Amino acid sequence: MPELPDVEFIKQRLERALVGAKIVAASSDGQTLRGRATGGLARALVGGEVRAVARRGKWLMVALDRGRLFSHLGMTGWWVVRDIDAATERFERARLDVARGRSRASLRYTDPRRFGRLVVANDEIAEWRELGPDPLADGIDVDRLADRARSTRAIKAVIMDQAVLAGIGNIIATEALWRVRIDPRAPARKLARAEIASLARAMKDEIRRELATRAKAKSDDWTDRLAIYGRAAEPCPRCGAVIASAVVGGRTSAYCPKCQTIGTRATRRGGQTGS
DNA sequence: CGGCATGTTGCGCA
DNA sequence: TTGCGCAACATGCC
Repeated sequence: MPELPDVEFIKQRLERALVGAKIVAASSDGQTLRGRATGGLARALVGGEVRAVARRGKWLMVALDRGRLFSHLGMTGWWVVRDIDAATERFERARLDVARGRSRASLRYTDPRRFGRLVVANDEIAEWRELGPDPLADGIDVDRLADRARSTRAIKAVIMDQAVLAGIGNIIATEALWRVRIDPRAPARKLARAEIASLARAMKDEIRRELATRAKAKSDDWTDRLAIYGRAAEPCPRCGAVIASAVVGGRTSAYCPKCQTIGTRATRRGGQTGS
């Protein structure tokens, strides 16, 4: 599930469970632990105390009094908090056992597909450092985005570039572009500044909407109501045309060929859309 | 069985 | 230099 709202949700969960806690045990299956970790999770983390948990885009960072743990959820990664003696989770790849005062807890990292990453480092890793501004934490600077959009690249590829905006994934990009009627394949440079501005707003709105869904949910299995993501061949909720699908920047992109044409078939003046 | 998947990275090529 | 297509990663699910 992990896009920005999911990672933010997990960040808050880790923050509640970890800040001020001491790591008393840590382990991983090794396959998930890549990057600069050489001594394994345990050697690097046990004995450390958690100062803070941060998120930037889809990356999480657990800052300890010594060193840091970076976590990326990939496609199917997730963290849950369990009792210290709880059974191993299905697809559990790593765990952190912590103590805070007299209470104990065990954080389990699950990831069936193993695309996620856990990296221990002393300083910020390049993947974290090179991320662009976070739409939720930093907002979206329309001037900067418009500047990055002076390109022939498809607009969808631009907003999903983690160095342009950190945390926009396929779902948010697909939904936001549909909201503001911009064709995901549109060369970014074809968009007017006002269109970039409305896209920025739509992305923030979608992030907040999805975050609210998570905050309200009783358990981890909520369902986002999405307008067109994953709905190719269904009718467009806005105009009823059949939703199409294209591959943009290597990712499947649902779009409405009739009402989502800004940047590819938008007209000059008069507000008519081509058909 | 085949096809698809919310992400990232690297390579070859135009 | 820029950007694109494609494959790979490892596995579940429909």
